[in-house]
Amino acid sequence: MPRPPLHNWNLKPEEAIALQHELAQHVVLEDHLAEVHHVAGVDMAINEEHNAARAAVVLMSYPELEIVERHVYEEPIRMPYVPGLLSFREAPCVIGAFEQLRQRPDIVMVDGQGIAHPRRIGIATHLGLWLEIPTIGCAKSLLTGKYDKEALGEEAGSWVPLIHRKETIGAVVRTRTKVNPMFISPGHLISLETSIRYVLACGKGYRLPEPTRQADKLSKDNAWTEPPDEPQGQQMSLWP
DNA sequence: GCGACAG
DNA sequence: ATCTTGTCGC
Repeated sequence: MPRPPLHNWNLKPEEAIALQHELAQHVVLEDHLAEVHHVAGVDMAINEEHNAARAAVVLMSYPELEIVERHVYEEPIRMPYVPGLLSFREAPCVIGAFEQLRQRPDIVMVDGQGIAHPRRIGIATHLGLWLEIPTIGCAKSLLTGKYDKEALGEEAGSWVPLIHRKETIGAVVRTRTKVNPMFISPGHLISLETSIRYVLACGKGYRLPEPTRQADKLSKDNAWTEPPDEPQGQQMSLWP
């Protein structure tokens, strides 16, 4: 389902930051959820050699967590990675993958921060605003904020709040016992409590929630389409 | 001014 | 993100 373009993506760092300040005004942190029957996960892989970016989206049924749809979308890399401006590098490609979905997800889990961002608009939040779908930021490492590392239990399910400027911007969640925690924050149209709840409910015993884990796998598994410099001969099958 | 810094 | 083998622990 194509969305009406909110803005231009090709911006200079200074312009991008100004846009983030503007967009952050419209973020909604209350739950605006329909009955959750489908959860999508998105992720991206980069191949510098081919100057190519590939986004993957995997739609799963909930709560069964069975794969319903998987899609990938490739395009040239458009920006270098700049901390705080990740969405301007990855979001357009992710949206390309997203537009191939036939079913509209009820929640989208994104690899990266939601509001746990210096300007409260990480890639998960930005995507939520663009798609107008509830999003959750699921990052593997910290961008902004502090937390009580001692207070975080080592058992799966335990968590502590992530604080930045006296404000709770997310949670540090142990998604798997004795494994490094995930940094969870609401993206848009969802609360922190609900975000944590769904991340844990989508756990399959791995560090990453299943939708994001599947998207991560899909973005990397396929071989990068190598430009054939030699005529491709016919491959004989090894077995009759 | 000096670090920190999603993917 | 990507590079990159073996290795420690449940």
